Amino acid sequence: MINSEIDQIFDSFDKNTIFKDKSLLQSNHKPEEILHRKEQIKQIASILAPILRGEKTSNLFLYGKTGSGKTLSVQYVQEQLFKRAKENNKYKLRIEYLNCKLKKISDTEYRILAELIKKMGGNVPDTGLPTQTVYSKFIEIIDSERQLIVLILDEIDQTVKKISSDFLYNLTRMNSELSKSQICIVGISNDLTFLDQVDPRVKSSLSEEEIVFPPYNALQLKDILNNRAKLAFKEGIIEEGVIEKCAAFAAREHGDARRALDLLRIAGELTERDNSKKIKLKYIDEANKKIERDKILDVISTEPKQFQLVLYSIINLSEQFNKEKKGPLFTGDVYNYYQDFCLKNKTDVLTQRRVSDIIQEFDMLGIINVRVISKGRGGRMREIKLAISKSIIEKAKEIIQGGLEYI
DNA sequence: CGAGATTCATGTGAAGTATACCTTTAGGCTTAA
DNA sequence: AAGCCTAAAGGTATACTTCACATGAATCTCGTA
Repeated sequence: MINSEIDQIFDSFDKNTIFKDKSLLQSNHKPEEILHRKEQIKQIASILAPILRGEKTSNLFLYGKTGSGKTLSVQYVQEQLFKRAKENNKYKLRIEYLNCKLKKISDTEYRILAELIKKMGGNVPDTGLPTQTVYSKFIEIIDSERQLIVLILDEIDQTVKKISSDFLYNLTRMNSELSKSQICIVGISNDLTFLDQVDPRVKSSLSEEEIVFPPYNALQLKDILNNRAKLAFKEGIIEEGVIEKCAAFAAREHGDARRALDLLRIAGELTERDNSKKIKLKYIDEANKKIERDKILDVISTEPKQFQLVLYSIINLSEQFNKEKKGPLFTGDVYNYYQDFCLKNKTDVLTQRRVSDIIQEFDMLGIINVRVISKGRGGRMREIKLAISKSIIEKAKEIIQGGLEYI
């Protein structure tokens, strides 16, 4: 009986599918034609062109919010370069792309280098080696044969915020330690003010060239969406105004094209699940919520246990405070609650110092909002507010509870 | 009454500790000549 | 004797703790009007 139900689900999935080719809407899809980014692509190409003659190029820096086509454009140029380089392969060309924001990687200089080495075919242990050794190993691998290397470091602003800019300084200086090879760095940053915080020495050598990617406006987003939707969905399946709404939503989010495509794809998936024949406007709203929720929940669920405990304390306390109409939450309240909670769970209790840092990290993640205030003689503390909506909070609680034996 | 000192409760930086893991090295054992 | 394995020694990164000092405005204190 269960089987027949499952069959039914599969059947309706089979019949009713509204996608022609869903992969076109997935965020890792590379379209053949990149709309509204011709200018930037041309610039990148002209800056990187000397590579084809085996010359070192200027370091390059790309600015622009998420989903403004930076990564796509670079990768496009990268492919073209490879194509050309194959034809006249006088020099070996390697282009490595690394997204520094990925979890596990972004935390430390060590991990980034380790990841780079792994990409270059080397191998380093997760821990135990001196950073300097890892660094030399990296140089060794690069310098093992005559080659040109382009390192594309996506979202390095995240990294530099966590580590110091020494890391970048080392990278920019690397050329002087290489004898056979040459290296060229393409940095990508979401934060326009990023370079202002960086050491001037690094700044001058890293951003020899800069290209700004302005956000897409609603019209451009519409273009892009239309272009992909044509191929991704079956015909006549999209209701009037759906594309426009997607574009509008994404335009509000600083013109994030990736977001726009995600919206459309998830709206499609929701439609499919609903056995509906057309993608209606309401699905976009739902998709929007779902994206937001999934993003946050994903972050929360991958957070270490102690972080989850702290977050759980914050959630519970702020619910309690809301009910009792007490004012905002402060560090002390959270810590006390957390302490009790840990004791009940027979978990180790971290010091206030550490919890203070954890709270700060949650602020960085955007899960809570934090403000340091001084209450005069009442002391100085952080005022803590949850920055996520109620439905997400409920889910988050479930996730955290799931990972605990005792609540 | 008002300027400066005090005070509170925590922020924050620096240094130290525990743990997990890595490489190197030396000693012991096995193996092949 | 050469080769291999193992365990100890010596080293690092990371997450956390400990210690100590920094903050910043409400409140207190005390000299002055």
